[in-house]
Amino acid sequence: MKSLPRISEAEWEIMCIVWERSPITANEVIECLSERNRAWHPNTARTLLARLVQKKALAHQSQGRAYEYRALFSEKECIAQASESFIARFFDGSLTPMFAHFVKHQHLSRKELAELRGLLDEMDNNPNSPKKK
Amino acid sequence: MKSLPRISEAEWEIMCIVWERSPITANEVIECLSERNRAWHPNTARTLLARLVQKKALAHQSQGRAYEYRALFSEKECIAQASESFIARFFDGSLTPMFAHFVKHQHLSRKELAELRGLLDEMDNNPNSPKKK
DNA sequence: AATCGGTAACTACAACCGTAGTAAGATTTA
DNA sequence: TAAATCTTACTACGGTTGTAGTTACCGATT
Repeated sequence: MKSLPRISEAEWEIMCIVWERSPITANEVIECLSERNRAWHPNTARTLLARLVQKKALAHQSQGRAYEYRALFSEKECIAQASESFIARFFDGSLTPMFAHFVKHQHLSRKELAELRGLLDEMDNNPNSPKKK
Repeated sequence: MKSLPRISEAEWEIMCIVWERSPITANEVIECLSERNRAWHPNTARTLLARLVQKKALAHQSQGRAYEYRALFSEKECIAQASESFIARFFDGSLTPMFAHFVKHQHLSRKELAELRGLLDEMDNNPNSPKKK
């Protein structure tokens, strides 16, 4: 299991854009950022791109004058990893306390509760993973 | 709403101990750490304590020769905050995709599914917060 | 060919983090 | 009182992060 690089907060925003539009050039990333009101200095974005390449979260490939970037890990993988360490850190690694926390403290609407219940039903009827125990 | 200080990973472990045993001296923290196989160099722990005081996550109070530390924020508050930014960062701020992710990818056991369903039922019967919409 | 304009590479720098070593002040002990 | 000890305070140092300025290169334009 290849270990994912540690992606910082600002870097994460870059990753999101790359995932969305891969393959993508630095300029397109910058443009994309400014659209979503996250206007860094262009150099900042370029630095982040370079760092992501350095830490092997992205790869780039000359395409004419500029580089084209693409992600080396899927968003799913990264989210899964981040989630795991989040739970490890704040909920001692187990899911149910985490769920309990959110269900209790996050003021779920009826609709959200219903959706959530739907998810559970789905899992019961169509388990996509071998059940433990 | 007072904004919680940003607590780093290593600092978090200190906080946990303080929450558990507050008020507590540096030495007790160090001892506690070594018990839970997290043996930093004593100075490291002291530095972290000092930094936490500096960033106003802890307060200390001379008690005889040494300081007694106590938390300025509850664990609940801190977890809530961390959770919020976790969800903001990885699930665009909304809960259901987050739940969906975990339900789908984390291979929940039947028991966990049942527990979770129980939580939802509890919320339905005994909503502890005003329902939205 | 010399110049210009766009890219990427290198450099900078302060704050934060993990990890400690060292010094300085207070307290106990010889 | 001088020495040993405990505890906090200050200093250090390399790595990461957010943020960007500066430089060097390369293809396009004059």
